Amino acid sequence: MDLKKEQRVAQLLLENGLKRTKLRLALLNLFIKTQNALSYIDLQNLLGKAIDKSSLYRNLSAFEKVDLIHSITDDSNMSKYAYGPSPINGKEHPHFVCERCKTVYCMDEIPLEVIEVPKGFQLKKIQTIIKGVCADC
Amino acid sequence: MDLKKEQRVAQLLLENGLKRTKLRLALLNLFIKTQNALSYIDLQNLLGKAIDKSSLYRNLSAFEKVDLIHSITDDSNMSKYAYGPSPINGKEHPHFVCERCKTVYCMDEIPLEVIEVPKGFQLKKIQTIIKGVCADC
DNA sequence: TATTAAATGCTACTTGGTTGCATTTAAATT
DNA sequence: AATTTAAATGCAACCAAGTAGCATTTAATA
Repeated sequence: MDLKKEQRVAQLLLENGLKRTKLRLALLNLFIKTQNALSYIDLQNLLGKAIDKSSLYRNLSAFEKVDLIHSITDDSNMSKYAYGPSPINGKEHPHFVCERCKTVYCMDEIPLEVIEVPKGFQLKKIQTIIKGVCADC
Repeated sequence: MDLKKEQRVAQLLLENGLKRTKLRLALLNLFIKTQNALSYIDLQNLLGKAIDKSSLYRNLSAFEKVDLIHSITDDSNMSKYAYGPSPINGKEHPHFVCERCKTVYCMDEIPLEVIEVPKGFQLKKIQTIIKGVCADC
């Protein structure tokens, strides 16, 4: 069954026109099993310090482009990435950033209201960041 | 009356325990008359290339600490600053980031609903970023 | 198995932001 | 008004996130 899971993940890559490489499998598996958003540093710690920076960033971009992951920017000025497509058009979920442990939670269960923008403006995407202290801190 | 305005701005600095310096006057005046959020680059262009980077950043931090300005982070990974205190607790306003011209609008007129976070979580601040195309583009 | 296009892994670079420190300046004191 | 002093400035060096170029390797296809 572990084997089957591996195949599903590989399949996910191929479906999106991405070659099945070691790094990509590790990365995608990590995103799938992690519910929180991860920064480059987090990924480096989880995947091993040896991973190459450029390759990692390139894969993050590639994953984001095909909506395997979405990125969030809190005020740490450091992009974080989480599994799943970037939510759009009234189906957004907020992200909770803990100011103590810096964990970024994807709060899928909290619905956000639909926002009306002024005439002339065209809304494409909404990102809501909640800052505070998380349940673990 | 221009004189009076200058005095008011100087007063604003003193009230917040900030010495009245040339740079601070220029900076605060600029924020007051600009409704949009400004990045370091914007500020440099508006105040003149000669301004010192450290002094500018230090003053941005100082202004933010006393709530003269608030900062926003869109996914350009570049902090932007706008006049006024950081909105809190159900009085937030969203920021609209134009993906063409990169302008960040403070949409004070759009109300945001109050969000409930899960038990154990403590909400302190909310930041909502709307991405799209602005009326000028 | 040979081919080929794409991914990797280096190194070097760019740039937003910070830090340390000597010099200058605004405001308080005499 | 002159002196004092604590803070702001300006400069240079630095740090770290993210990018770019390019030779080498590897996954998929024929």
